[in-house]
Amino acid sequence: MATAASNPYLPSNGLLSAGSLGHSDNSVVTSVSGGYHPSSVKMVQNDFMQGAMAASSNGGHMLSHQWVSALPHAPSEAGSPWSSSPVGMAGSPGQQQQDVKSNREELHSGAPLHHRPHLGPPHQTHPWGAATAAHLSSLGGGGGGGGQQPQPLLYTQSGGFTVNGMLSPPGSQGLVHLRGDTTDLGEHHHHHHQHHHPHQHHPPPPQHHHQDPHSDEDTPTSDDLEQFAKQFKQRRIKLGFTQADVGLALGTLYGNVFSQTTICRFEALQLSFKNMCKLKPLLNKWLEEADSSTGSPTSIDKIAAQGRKRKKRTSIEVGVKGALESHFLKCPKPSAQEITALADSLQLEKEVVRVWFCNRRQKEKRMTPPGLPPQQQGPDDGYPQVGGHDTPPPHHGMQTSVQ
DNA sequence: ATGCATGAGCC
DNA sequence: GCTCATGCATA
Repeated sequence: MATAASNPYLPSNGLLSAGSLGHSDNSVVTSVSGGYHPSSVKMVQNDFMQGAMAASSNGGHMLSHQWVSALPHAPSEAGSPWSSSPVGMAGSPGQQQQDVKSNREELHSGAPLHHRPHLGPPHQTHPWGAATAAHLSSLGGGGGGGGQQPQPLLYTQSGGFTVNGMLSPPGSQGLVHLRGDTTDLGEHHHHHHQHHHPHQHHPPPPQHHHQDPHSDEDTPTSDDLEQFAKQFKQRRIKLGFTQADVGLALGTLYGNVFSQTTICRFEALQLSFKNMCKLKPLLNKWLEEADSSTGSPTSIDKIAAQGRKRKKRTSIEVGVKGALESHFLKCPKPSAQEITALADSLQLEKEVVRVWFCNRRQKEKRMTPPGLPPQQQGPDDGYPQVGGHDTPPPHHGMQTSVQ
């Protein structure tokens, strides 16, 4: 925690703890953040570590929330960006009020309860509803201000990749490919539509008409994504790869490297719908390769490029977090001035507070709201119940899972 | 697995 | 400044 650490960072800008605020401590263990140091060799993340811990996999508890992909142009963001109708755009948002709900997510992480029901997917009306059509290419920004970045997705589509860019599974690269296994949920098979909307009325999804799970060409439904993610994780584990391995392999195969974090979030459906759609084809491709290559030795390259250095992670105390939380409920988007005031009162750097809010909003938009019971909000919910909100019990249910 | 952070693109 | 995609660092 309070690792002031050796300051590897250069004092390029002293905007952090330069002394402007003089927060000397107390609540925050801020690190010396100052600048960045030009070059530092970093090592890869500990891959081994993830093998040890694991956690709860969500069995499928998504509730309605907002994730619809974005409208290419949504000028208004502050109020209700998604309210506007999607002009001609396929991915029309259903309902998303971008902010606040009373749902809290700080403590989810474990969802000890529901794990996958049976075999079938836990259909719980997903938020993304069937956003069957969302052009990934034009995903502009969701929130209005946000833009997306044109990412060069250059994945070849042919399945016949002879080049193996995959890593060898630790220990055994002999492969355990289980093609045709009982668990083979490859990409052809899930025709179950027992759609039952529990208790929610969610927006009429602008669907396509044929949604073929097999093809990654069209936009998958949230259901597809959920299924795919689950299946992906299973296979990945059986094949003996870690999330980090996959991320690296993707880089080798397609040129886009991803971190363990991203793979993890994909599996846990913690990315935006749009983002999930973007990654699915890549991961799908990897899966095909992985299970077809029987033991491909191959080299692994890891490009750990990184010249930029990060500021050390600031840890915010629980008490302070609670305060931020409260403010968030009241006002998810505080003005700069409010942020400054808040920062001052909490003795945090303004930037830290600003970022906290940004991250918080982002979390709110994730697909999988932290394990909460399927509950949804009606059109009514507009805002946070000021005054008596809750305080979620920090229980961390962790079930050891394999990983 | 997740919290805080960086950065690109857009207002 | 915000959103959104991503990831280092960490619990």
